[in-house]
Parts: sequence; structure tokens; C-alpha cells
Amino acid sequence: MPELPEVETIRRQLGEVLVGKEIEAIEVLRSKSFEGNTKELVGKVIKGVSRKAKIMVVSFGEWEKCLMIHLKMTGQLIFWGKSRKIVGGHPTLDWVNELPSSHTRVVITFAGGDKLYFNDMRVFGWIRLVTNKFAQTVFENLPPDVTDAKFSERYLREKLKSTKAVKLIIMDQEKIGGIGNIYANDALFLAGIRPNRPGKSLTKVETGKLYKAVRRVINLGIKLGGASASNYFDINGMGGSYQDHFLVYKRDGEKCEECGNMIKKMRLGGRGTFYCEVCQV
DNA sequence: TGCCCCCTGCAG
DNA sequence: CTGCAGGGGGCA
Repeated sequence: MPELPEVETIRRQLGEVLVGKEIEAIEVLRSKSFEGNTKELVGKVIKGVSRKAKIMVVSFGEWEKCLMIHLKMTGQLIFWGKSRKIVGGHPTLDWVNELPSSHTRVVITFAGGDKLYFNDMRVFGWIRLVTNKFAQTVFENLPPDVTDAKFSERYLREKLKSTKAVKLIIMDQEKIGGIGNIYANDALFLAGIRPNRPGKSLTKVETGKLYKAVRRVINLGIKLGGASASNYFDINGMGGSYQDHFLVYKRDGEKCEECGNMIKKMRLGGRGTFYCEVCQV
């Protein structure tokens, strides 16, 4: 589910409630969802939560290990307990009181009774106990993500030197981190570029527009707490609101707000792709 | 580069 | 029933 803005929203919230918390127990309800020996974590105190692209790392300060988390398509981290802090005003997940649910894969209990539920309907996501060294190597080997200072217009231009469709390039996590299907579609609309254009066919001006568009949609996504189009919720079970600002994503059949023409849908790299054939050339 | 796969659920 | 879903790895 989550792309960079959703993961970043979760990361910030986790940082607020988890730092200083001591792990009391970890219950793995689905073995595929957790890798490592849960017993090693008992008594460990969380020191921070970081992120690169769509991957989060929960660190424990001096300890040599950390937790890496990837939510993939349907992963959720729901925090429940006395320390729960609700900030937003968006609709709440109605089953938040009934956790664990049938989709709960891992439950982390903290000293004092607060709990963190890892829900993941499709079981693609994971939590892994790894060494700090390993996590550091993973992060170092990831390309810059959209929020990274190293993600420059020049960098983007370099990555676009390919015959691959521009949408597939900007979604390629080995080239640029953090852009998934929602924000890729909207960024290309904002830039006025057809998603299936070969990357190398973009002019310098178009590349500049795409660069600004990508940063704009990702930053707006973060500001709005992510997009709750289907099953994304923050750690309080609350939705984001970027879905109220979708430009083309999931809007096929509706009118383009710019020109009034019908938004079309095509398939690109096996993913639903939305665009306006008038505004995007 | 283009499939198929990992899973589960839901809309058409 | 089929196809599709905000991700990504492995395979030829």
C-alpha cells in the first residue's frame, strides 16, 4: 500500500510514541511476516525510527541489531494503548478496537501495556531483525529517494536516459526511491507527460517539469498524511487525505479538471495507469 | 525488459 | 467466476 508519504507519516508517528518504550513481548501470528528471534528483543528500548524510500528501521541505540520494516501493499502498523496520541481528524478505522484482527500478523507489546499491531492482509510485507551494519548497507545501496537532497533535477535527467516508459523509470526503486503508483500517475499528469513516453524522449524542459511535479506530489502527500484510497491507515487507524486531491489516479471515466476530457486508463508494467490524453502529451 | 509469483479480498 | 489492488523479487 504505502508509498513514501504514507511510510513517512507512519515513521513520524512511530517516533513520537515508541521512543523510550521497552519491548516486553513479540507475538508472531504468521511466521512469514517476521524474520528473526523475537526473544532477543525482549527488554530492548527503542531509540529511534528512520526511513529511506519505503523502508523503515527501528533502532535500539547501543544494541547491534535493529528492526527493518517493509509494509509492501497492505501492511499497517497500528498503535494502541495509553500512550496513543490522536492528532488528525480523519475517519478512524472502525475495527481499531477489535485488534488483533484476522489480518494481524505480529503483535509487539511494550512495558506498560501499549501494543503495536502489524496488520497485513496480503502478507507481502515483513519485519526483520537484522544487524545495524546490514541495515546501514541496505540504506547505502538504495538510490536517493524523493525527499533526499541528492535527488536533483540532474540526477533525474540521468535516470531518464532509457527507452523504458517514463512511469516505469520513476517507479523503479533501484533508480529513485519512494514513488509508487499513486504519486507516479499524479506527477506525470502535473508534468503534462504521457506515462508511456520513453524516458529518453523527454526534453530538458519536460524533465524539469517532471522533477518539480514529483517533489510536489510527494511533499503534498506527506503534508496530507498520505492517501487512504483503500487500506492505508496511520498508526492511530486514521486515514490521510491525499485521496481527496487525486489528479488522475483511480479517476478513469471522470472528467479531467484541467480540460474536461475523460481520464483514461491503460496498463503499464502490469499496473493501472491513469492519464488525460489531452493534457499529457 | 517482460512475465510470473508471493497472498487475500473485493468489485464487476 | 475473473481481474484487479498503493510493492517488489526472481526468472528467462
